[in-house]
Amino acid sequence: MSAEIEIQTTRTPLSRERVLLAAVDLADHEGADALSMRRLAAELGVVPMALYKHVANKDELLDGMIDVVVEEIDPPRTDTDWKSAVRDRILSARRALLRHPWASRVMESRTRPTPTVMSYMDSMIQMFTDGGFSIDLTHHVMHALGSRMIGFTQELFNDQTDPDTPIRPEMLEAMGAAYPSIYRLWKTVSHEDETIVGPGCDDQFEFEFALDLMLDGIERLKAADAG
Amino acid sequence: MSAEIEIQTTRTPLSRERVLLAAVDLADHEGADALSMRRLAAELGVVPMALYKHVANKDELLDGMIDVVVEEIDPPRTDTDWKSAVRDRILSARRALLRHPWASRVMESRTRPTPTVMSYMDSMIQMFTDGGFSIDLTHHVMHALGSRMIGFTQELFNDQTDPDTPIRPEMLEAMGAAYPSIYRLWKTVSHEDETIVGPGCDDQFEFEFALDLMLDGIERLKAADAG
DNA sequence: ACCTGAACACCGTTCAAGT
DNA sequence: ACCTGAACACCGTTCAAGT
Repeated sequence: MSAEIEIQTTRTPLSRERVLLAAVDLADHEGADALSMRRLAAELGVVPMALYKHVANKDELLDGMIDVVVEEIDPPRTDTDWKSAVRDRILSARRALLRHPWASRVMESRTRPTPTVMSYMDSMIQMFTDGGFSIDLTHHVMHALGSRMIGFTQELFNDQTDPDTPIRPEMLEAMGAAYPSIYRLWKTVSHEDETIVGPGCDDQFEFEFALDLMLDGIERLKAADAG
Repeated sequence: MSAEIEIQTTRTPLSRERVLLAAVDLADHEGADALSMRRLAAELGVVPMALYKHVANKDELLDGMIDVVVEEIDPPRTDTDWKSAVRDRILSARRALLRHPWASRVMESRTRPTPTVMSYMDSMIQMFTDGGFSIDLTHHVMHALGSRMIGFTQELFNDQTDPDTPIRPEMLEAMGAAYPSIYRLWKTVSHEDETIVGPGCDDQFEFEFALDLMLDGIERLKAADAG
């Protein structure tokens, strides 16, 4: 009773959830680099040490932030075959990751999975075994999918070439001399989709291309395993 | 002439190469976290600011370190088909990465490829086009392989469960309750290869499994593309 | 002209002093 | 018992003063 009144009269008290959501919000808007304990405290109108009442240290904060993202991933569909269910869920994971651009980098920095991530992996394994996969094949398939399971692109560089800075012609010619194969590929690809200004690749297409390449291969392995 | 004598009489002067090799050595032995400009300077018996004569800043240092690793990857074999050549080269890249455990994490933190990395990608593209792939298919295949091209495992967590700390039975039972599918998978897998103590997975096997899954799929796409 | 010590503006976290 | 300001041990990098 008196607690409720206090919430209304004083500023909302800190809680682990409020700390995590503020951290996610800060990272969403200003990037992972802007996220420091001191900065987050300032954002919450609180002294830095106050955070340590709700998270043991920065690592635990980052783990909690990852959990927020992973919890946004849709649960498995149960009204379809394993392949569509896995595909849809991974695409849902990708959407969650795109909503929080810092998440993949932060996730890569973690060394141990949180319970939330473990649960996600657990249900992913179950999708395969429920779909008729042997334990052995499920094991290898989980390794093969790896971080793609949570929507990682695994591109070599997601450098997001700034669309504001146009490519200067002399740069292209220098590139053609130094990297003839990259140049030839770039020229062909950018000539194709005139819809897109500049040499942008269609990230969503490439993600699904790679995902389907894996899933088709996995389907074939399953058939071979059964036969 | 006099320069040569000077090298012998004074301590070896700094050079970009000496800085980079010392940085790689430091990261190899003490991990990427130990690598600070100040610590590296101390290791070289030099004042921190002396480093800035040879690298513009820490980002450039990290780029240079990545280059050292990428330059260790074998050139493409020319005496075999595209599939074996690509496979062998990626396995060579993986060996380079295993020699420098910090490299994958550092590489993930870079946003723009260095010329050395560009050259590697260029020659990788050429391996496909020389092997008879269309430009379009080469493009998609490069995206699909992604960071696996330089030997990345892309595991969700490469946590390297400390072999010194044995798994406690009560932990396993708790795990069985919370994550039944992971537990079942773990139990089956660890029971199989009695050769390995504990629940270790065979990283090399899983890497080649995933790589071959991709390469087989790619081969099939190529056949479909031609037909 | 070159080199470098001190300083700046940050970190995450500890700890003791204050309420 | 709780909270928090100051302090500690670091960062990467700037800059002015010294040779």
